[in-house]
Amino acid sequence: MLRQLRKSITPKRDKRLKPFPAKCEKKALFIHKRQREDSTCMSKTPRQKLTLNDVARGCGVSRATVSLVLRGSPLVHADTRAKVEAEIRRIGYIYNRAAANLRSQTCSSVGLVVNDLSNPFFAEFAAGVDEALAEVGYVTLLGSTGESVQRQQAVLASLAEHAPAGIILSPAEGSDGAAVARVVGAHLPILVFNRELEGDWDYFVMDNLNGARLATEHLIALGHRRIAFYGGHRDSSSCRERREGYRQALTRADIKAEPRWCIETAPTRLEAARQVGALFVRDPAPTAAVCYNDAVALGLQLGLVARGRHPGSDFALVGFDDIPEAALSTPPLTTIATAPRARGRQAAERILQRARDPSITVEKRSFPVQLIIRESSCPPPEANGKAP
Amino acid sequence: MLRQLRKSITPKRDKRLKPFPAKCEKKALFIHKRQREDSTCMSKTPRQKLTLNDVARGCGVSRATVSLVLRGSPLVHADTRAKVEAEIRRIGYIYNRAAANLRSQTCSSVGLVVNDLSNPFFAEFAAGVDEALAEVGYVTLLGSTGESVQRQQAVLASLAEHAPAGIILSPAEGSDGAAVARVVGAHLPILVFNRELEGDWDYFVMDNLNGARLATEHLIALGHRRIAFYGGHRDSSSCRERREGYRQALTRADIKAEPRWCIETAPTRLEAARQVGALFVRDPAPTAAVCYNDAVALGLQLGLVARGRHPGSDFALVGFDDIPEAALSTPPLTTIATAPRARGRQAAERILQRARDPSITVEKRSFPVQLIIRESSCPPPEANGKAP
DNA sequence: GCCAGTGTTTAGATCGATCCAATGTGATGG
DNA sequence: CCATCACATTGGATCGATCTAAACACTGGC
Repeated sequence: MLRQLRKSITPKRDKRLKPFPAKCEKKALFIHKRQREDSTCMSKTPRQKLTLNDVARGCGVSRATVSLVLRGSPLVHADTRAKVEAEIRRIGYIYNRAAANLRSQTCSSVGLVVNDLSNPFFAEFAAGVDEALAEVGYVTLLGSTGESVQRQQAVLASLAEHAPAGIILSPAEGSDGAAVARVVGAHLPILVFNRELEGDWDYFVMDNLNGARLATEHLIALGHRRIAFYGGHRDSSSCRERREGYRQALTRADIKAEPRWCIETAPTRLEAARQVGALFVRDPAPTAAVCYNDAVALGLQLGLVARGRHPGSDFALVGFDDIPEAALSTPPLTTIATAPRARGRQAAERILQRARDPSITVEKRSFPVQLIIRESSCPPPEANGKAP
Repeated sequence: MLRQLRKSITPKRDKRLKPFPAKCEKKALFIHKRQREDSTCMSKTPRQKLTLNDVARGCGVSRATVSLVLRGSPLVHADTRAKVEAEIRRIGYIYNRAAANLRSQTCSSVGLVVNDLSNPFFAEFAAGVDEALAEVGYVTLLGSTGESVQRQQAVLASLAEHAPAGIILSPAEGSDGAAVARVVGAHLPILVFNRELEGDWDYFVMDNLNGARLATEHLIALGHRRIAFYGGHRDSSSCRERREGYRQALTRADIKAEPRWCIETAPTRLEAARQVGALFVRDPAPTAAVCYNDAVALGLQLGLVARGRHPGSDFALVGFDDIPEAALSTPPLTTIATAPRARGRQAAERILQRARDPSITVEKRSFPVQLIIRESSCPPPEANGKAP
């Protein structure tokens, strides 16, 4: 009797551990209800997750058979299949892929970690990744870092816990490859996109160097000699590569690069617009600029207009990325197209390939880019072009 | 002996069922290897998923204790906790949240289905959703429909199988609420965003009607009398609402709405630019336009320029959404700001709230919007404003 | 009637975690 | 010495699916 008393008290004494963030309350209730229902053999109309067991019971076959039907196995008899499929539709059964993946040691998701989706370059890239994954029945686990290494670690840890087939990562500036490896575990494939990251991983990047070289050569061919490199963070790998391409083009054309014409800004419109003055502190000023990316180029256009200049007629500029608004600015922006959506598709394909066979050798790919000539890149004004 | 022979043969006779799309090949191999390793008691250095069991064995406690440590339970002794945590770090154990969720009937993800991320409005919205979810340790399952009802069904089905806490859905045009309900199952909460969908779900939408009314009233206050409504699909709910707001403003100002000034286009820049002619087929032509959204407004600007007109000085226009490039176009676009990122955060919070307590009553919310006045909305040119 | 072979179905173990009830251990108090 | 209690730990069942090996039902051949 005393024993009984304890028994009935103990569950209530339960401290309602706070470790379980919040979800636990509901869950406890849920299980409780479920058990009651099972014991009273109620019909399953109320809120209740349906399982493969319910389907099996409902049409008098075993779980295993239902499982085979679900996976379209040729082993099951056509009549049985029809019966099971009818029952599935009738009760509105929803497959639980997490449970299936647990048993079969497969996975059906890929993580995608980018800086921020509001950057149209990454939004396009993400759209490409998601498209390609959806086509083969995978889902995309999204994560954004906001360019914070700390958040990136948290996001990667969270994604890794969902056991994706791999992670496509465009690392935040200042990322540490070893730290990334630690937080995702040793055996999760990673594809690094767009920025360098120390480690033995697949690496897809735009051909920044040649892109910037093309842009610079285009301006040189138009007759420019005083060409600036405008914007971007000095220590970002993509900016370094683009600046190097710019420098190579100048060198090949026997033009001396003026260090004061390499102007660093945050890679945003606003910052780029603010720094325009730096181009004109001393004569002779540049007549053209290769910009770190389109955002910077658009900002520079704004800044130029604000100073009473006319981009596209008395100052030439070239962007990088070909974001959608590049074609729509005034003047339309000459730029380097990178086709981020197609890159997203390729990244997705690659990570799935590696998930299938982790032994394939890592691939460091640099994707060709294309010069898109619009109206922002004009020849230099004669007066300036010839005079000192 | 014969028995043995069969035994060793049967596994090879296995028909390698094709039903399992592709992943199965690897998995079979994987398990095989795993068993070998276990039986030979090798140290666990090679590619091998580590489980809570490995941690427990490694530091001489039970699975249950390790589990408690992982969840930060106050029940475990500090020394034990330290020992377990050290072991976890040492072997590089990664928590398997799917397994945990299966047992505890919780979930840790939310689905997000949008038309296309390359639309900056949705990209911002998605960024907001992801931000808010990441803060509480959830991950975002991404899906995009490309405005195809069919793909939407496939994407929803795929997401539902991952048992998310709920799905935030911006339905493709022409979606059928009943079909959506069928494919996600009866008990998965859905939050409908931005477009109407038949069904008993939470529904978050911009205050399209008042936004368009504000825009129209602004143009009227500037002195315009001949105002067009430009762009958008006639049958999309958001377009209907915006057109209604436009009509109300005209009515209140005692202006008769000219049906021929309601021009339908696909909601893209390109289509909007192509249709500009429709505004000027007959005199008197409108002097201003309320546009379905910013994309359409930017397209209209382009089209006007191509026809030798000057948006912002001889033609006024107002957009809708306040996408980033609105501020940067020439002239900068007067528009209606909708703060999609903040809406994303709110949607995420709401879906989590409903997941915690499915009994809360559904909420149909219309979010206030804000008129942002820039330079595209000019007064009417005197000549046109007073004549005919 | 027995055996082999094919086609179909199934019971029971299992994936990696959590939950529950129970157990072991001291400390305390009568 | 026993009962009580708090603290710490644990074995075994369990979540919803898959996997394996075995069972079952036929058919046909000898």
